[in-house]
Amino acid sequence: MKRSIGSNSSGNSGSSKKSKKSNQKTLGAAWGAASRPPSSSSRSSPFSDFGSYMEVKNRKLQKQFETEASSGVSGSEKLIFQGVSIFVDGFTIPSHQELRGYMLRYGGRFENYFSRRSVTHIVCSNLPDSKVKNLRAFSRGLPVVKPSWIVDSISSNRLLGWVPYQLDQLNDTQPKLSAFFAPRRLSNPPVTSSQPETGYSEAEDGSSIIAGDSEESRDHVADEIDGVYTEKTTPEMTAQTITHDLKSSEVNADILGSYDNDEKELSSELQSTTNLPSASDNKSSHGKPVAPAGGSSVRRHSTLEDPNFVENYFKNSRLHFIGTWRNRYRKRFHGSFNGLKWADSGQNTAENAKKLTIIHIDLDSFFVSVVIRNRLELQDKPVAVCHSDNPKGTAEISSANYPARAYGVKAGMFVRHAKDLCPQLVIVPYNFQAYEEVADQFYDILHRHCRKVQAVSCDEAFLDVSDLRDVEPEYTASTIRREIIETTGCSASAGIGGTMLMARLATRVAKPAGQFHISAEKVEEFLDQLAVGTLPGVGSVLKEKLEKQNIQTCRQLRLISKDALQKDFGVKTGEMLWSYSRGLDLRSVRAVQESKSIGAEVNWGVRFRDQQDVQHFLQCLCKEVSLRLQGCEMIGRTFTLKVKRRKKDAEEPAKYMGCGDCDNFSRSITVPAATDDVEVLQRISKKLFGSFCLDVKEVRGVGLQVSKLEGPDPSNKGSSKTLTSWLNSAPAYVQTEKDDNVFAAEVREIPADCKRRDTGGVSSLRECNSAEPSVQSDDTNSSLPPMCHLDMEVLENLPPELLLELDGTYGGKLFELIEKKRGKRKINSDSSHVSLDEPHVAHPPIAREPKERGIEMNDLVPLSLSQVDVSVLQELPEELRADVLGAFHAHRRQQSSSDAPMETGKKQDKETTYINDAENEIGFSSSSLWFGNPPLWVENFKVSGNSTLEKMSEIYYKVAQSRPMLSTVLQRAISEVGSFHDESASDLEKTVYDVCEFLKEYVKIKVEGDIEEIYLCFRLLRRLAARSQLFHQVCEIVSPFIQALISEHYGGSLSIP
DNA sequence: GGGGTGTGGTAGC
DNA sequence: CATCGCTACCACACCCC
Repeated sequence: MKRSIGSNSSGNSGSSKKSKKSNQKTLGAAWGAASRPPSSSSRSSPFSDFGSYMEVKNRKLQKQFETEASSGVSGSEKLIFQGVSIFVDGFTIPSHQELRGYMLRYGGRFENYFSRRSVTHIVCSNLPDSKVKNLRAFSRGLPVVKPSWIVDSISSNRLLGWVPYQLDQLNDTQPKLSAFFAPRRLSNPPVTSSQPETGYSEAEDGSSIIAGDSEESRDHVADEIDGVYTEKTTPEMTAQTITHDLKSSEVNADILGSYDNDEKELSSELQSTTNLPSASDNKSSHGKPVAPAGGSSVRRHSTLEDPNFVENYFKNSRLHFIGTWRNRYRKRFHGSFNGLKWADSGQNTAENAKKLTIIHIDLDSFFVSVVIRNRLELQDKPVAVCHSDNPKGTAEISSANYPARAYGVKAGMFVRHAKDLCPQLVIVPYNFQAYEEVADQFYDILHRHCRKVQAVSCDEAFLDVSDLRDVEPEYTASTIRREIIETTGCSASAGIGGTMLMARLATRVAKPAGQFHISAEKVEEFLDQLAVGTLPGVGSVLKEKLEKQNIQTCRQLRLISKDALQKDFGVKTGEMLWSYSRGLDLRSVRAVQESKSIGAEVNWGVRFRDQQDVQHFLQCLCKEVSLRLQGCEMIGRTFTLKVKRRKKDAEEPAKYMGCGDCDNFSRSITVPAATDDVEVLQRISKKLFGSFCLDVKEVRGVGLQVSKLEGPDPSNKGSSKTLTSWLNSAPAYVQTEKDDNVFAAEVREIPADCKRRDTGGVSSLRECNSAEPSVQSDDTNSSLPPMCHLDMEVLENLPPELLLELDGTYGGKLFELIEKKRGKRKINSDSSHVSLDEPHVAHPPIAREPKERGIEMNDLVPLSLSQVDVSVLQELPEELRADVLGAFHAHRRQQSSSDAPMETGKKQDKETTYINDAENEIGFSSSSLWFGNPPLWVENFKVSGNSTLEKMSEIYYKVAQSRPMLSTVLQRAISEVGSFHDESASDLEKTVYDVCEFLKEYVKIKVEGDIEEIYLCFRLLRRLAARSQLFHQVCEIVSPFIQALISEHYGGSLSIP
């Protein structure tokens, strides 16, 4: 299972090469997809029958959906989950992926990570009692419902009340919030027309592989296509067989037409098992309409072609799966096992190390075994797991079974190389969901037999069985191995020894499907001939170094003194080599610890044309990281950005879309306040990226990692500003410009006076005390106020990276000051509310606007938000809550005073509930640029000195005051387009830029809750574009942005006639 | 010697 | 047509005070 290093022919094997470590992450199926309650993991699951029923029902629904979609039924009734954002906990039927698909299709959202900010409902099937308690704390008042709520709502084509679907076990604690969760529907059909054909299937495509409906269902489909029920049923199939048959009897073959995923998987399996030549037309072969232009059916392989590249990427990445597995494990077993409280945790001291017995257990060729676990006919054939069967391809073999290994096929090898070695090699696709399930079964068994289990990986663990003195470890090991194969269909191997080291080395001998015990007396003999490269911790680099010293075996290694080793290889490494070569290992079996860093990286398919591509990518990456942080309920202070750049003379990588030979760069900053806020991450990562001053076309990989993690401190809420102070804060676009400015090399075209605003935050801060409103001051380095004049509240509410910058301006002394003052405050008051006080200094009109954790509004929050915000509200400190509610009311007044002269014919719904209004309000207020009355942009544009921007400001006052919507402004702009002055080329550029930012902000705000408005603006913009060069350019730039955002949120794109 | 950052190696498939 | 080269941790070198 080890990754073979340097098996690629291309450039990884050099010196700087190995670092494949960047961070990536997707909204990643892999994280949320995991945890499944132990009770449902066995084959005797009580859900078998129910599951088959649901399966059929789901398929019918899907079929129904496809039919309706293709017959042009307008989508409005379908957005039944508008405002609903679910988080799925544990194993469910339908699966996570299916539920996700439903939410996407019917207007809801699916969160891969739990966050009270964004989740409105927790969905779960059933829980063991032990978990109910956790969930109570976990859900914090959110409704916990059964998946049938989703399915039945779809059947009824409306959002059903969730109350009858509450999880029984939690009934008594369910909040009585029904009023807030009452079914809501858009009063009018949204104008988007193209969701099913385009974006959706694309999005779905990405998840299909994982979703990979458990292989049982795929087999099932295969059977159906054949029209024959083959004897796939193996003797060991039990409950699954029954399920299988039930399914078969109810599913009609014609449903297959709508089963893109299954078909794809199917044909790839058929292909692999029969070695047919590649059937590239597998989709159309069943008459499935191929998506029209824009081509969702086109596979997209790089950041250039797929706006959702990041998200989709991780869903299909094996390394991502492996890399994030521990987080899922941690989550699943959190609190269930008192792992951390093992009496004697900690290092073994010489004394207590005396009599340990450790078992190391490892599933054999995990990725392959799981996929073929129920396919007897493949067991003896050479089989490998790979994304592609193309015998000329550069897809990597992820895992090869033993027959394949006999041909030299190894993990990490290109498929073409593997096929050269073994032409009859059968390639099977990944099935990440099955890996998750088998890993869960595996750990259920281990935990049943042993209290001290240390998870190494999804398929590998250490057990400390020293306490089981009455039982021979061989017996324990063989019992466990037998249960594993009976339960999972996969074989396991076990090594037994007196240390973790020896147990692990023993497993190597034991594989495959065996076990081996290295007794204390045999240790030396065993190690004598052992190659140094075999020792854990000795990789290819260290091995090379050792071999250069002519050290190949542990016996040779033992001849070197500890001092010499430490001198040559470092203190720790030297010590490790010295000990391991003697079979000594003081580590002890311990529970998985809290993670110290969280990050995500992508080093495949990364290709950028320009700054905009980079921006978009970073945005996605940050979103991913932010969600991962939230998923772990962590916030962090140190942010490290890693970038890979093609080496100067590196040729095109051998691997398709690979990163090839690269130089690596990394840079980090640490800020005083921990955060998980996606916007802060974005600003920081953009800044860091800019600091590399790279040619973006040469970038081949990007990763963002967050460390110095803290648990979310509930008192942090106190440090957020009150809403009132937000109202006075500045337009985001000032910051945006600043952000862009860091790409000095890339944005030269931005006029100097525009860039200058970059320092606006600093200068305005400086000017707090002088009440000087200007942000245009040229020189930030002159006339800094003494630090003691800075207002601490203001400082603490600055975005971390601005603080950092300011700190730099003060020669690094600022942080010290803050720390000091903070410390004092802590002493003076043990209340966490200190920072809730109103700022002592009012924010100047154009103070930099901090985006705060603690204010529970950001772009990630689905506008469904009524629910979220209700729960959030309940948690807010009294004053803040009053603030928020005050704003709601203000907005309501504003809304109701306007008559919504919208051309869509959509009337402002007088019946809308209070919550609906509140929802709008939050959406509206979530960006400063569009916040306030008038919105801040109006004032900004008014004083911009730019005639076009000023004109727009004027228009606002003329027509939009009563209805502050962009569409109102654009509509008027069309009739007044003649009065927009032509601008010089350089002004034009800047103006285009400003207008784009202003539009983007708006779209971000509206995308979740008011797609009609976006549609309307889009159309108006197009009309403007036909009349104005400036708007033409704006339209060019903003359109892809809008479409990407729409696609991200709804899985489709806006179709504008 | 304590802290920071940047770089690299290793493990799992 | 291709394909999904991650993630977290640790150690070390070198810088600062």
